[in-house]
Amino acid sequence: MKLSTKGRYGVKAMFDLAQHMGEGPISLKSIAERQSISEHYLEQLVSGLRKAGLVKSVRGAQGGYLLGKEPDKIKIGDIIRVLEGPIAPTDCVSEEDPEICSKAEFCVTRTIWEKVRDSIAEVLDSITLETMLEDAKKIESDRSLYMYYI
Amino acid sequence: MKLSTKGRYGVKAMFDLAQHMGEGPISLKSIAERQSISEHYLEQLVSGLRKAGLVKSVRGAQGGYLLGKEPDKIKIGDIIRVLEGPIAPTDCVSEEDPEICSKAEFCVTRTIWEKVRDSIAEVLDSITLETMLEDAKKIESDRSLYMYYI
DNA sequence: TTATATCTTATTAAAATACTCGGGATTTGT
DNA sequence: ACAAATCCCGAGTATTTTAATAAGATATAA
Repeated sequence: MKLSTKGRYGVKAMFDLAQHMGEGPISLKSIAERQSISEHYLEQLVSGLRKAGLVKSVRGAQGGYLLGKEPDKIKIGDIIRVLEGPIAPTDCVSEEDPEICSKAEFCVTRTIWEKVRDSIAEVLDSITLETMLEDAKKIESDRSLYMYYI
Repeated sequence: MKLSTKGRYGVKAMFDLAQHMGEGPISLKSIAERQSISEHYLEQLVSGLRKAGLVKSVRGAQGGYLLGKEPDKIKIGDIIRVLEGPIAPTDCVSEEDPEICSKAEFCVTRTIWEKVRDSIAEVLDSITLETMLEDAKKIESDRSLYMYYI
């Protein structure tokens, strides 16, 4: 039940883009450095995000990437689905063409995995890049408040 | 974000044991046959469950396994944790000694994985083998009702 | 025209997964 | 006493997935 680096790096990279909105195209190199990710590896991930319309690219020198939509329109679930595939604790309850099993209609185990799938999806779809930006702002102000009282 | 066969087979096997309570020790061979699982592989999984006290074993001919506690005392989360390890979409939010990262206190990404972890744990800990037995009974009666009206 | 980027495909090392195999220990029934 | 059934344990292995790395083609700003 682990997320792979694809999903983790992807969310980090997207959040990085959100934090640098308005600064023009952001190069993978700078994202890779800030987030400590291999640039080449990140390239592969971002390729998928671009095809899904979650980022836009600008080629050439001074090029880079921009968010494909407003941050409040990009759910973490969208990012995870592009990079990790449909949410599916088991193949028989995959969000996308689940693997039909002959016992499916009376399989009690299956209903558990459905609930797990739905609870994961609900969390990931309730959080957007905008939410994350707000959280980051809040953490920042809490920190400075804390510093003040020391 | 997939469960491995360990978790899936383990839950299936435990549910099988629950369904055959009162019939004395149930052999791995019969469980493996009913659930279409390799017997040798199942042996390894059940070994862990036994060490965790979720099943009791009876050795020798006519031996087998019994539930280690009442079905309403065995949560699906208990089974999963024994077979798949602590619930942890990422190492930094593992239920058991999470891998501390220097940026943890102001990491916005981390809070997402915490929410995912908690929602998975909540689902898995809200379902017991007893719940599953009730569900199975309900499905069975719905099926016979359906048959009646045909 | 050169440096800076994105884009694309192929290869690979390491780890995890899902078994398989062989043999030993324990108990029951004959 | 013996054979059959069963749990118990450790090692080995094929396949798949993961996480990169590498190499080069394409596009654009300066």
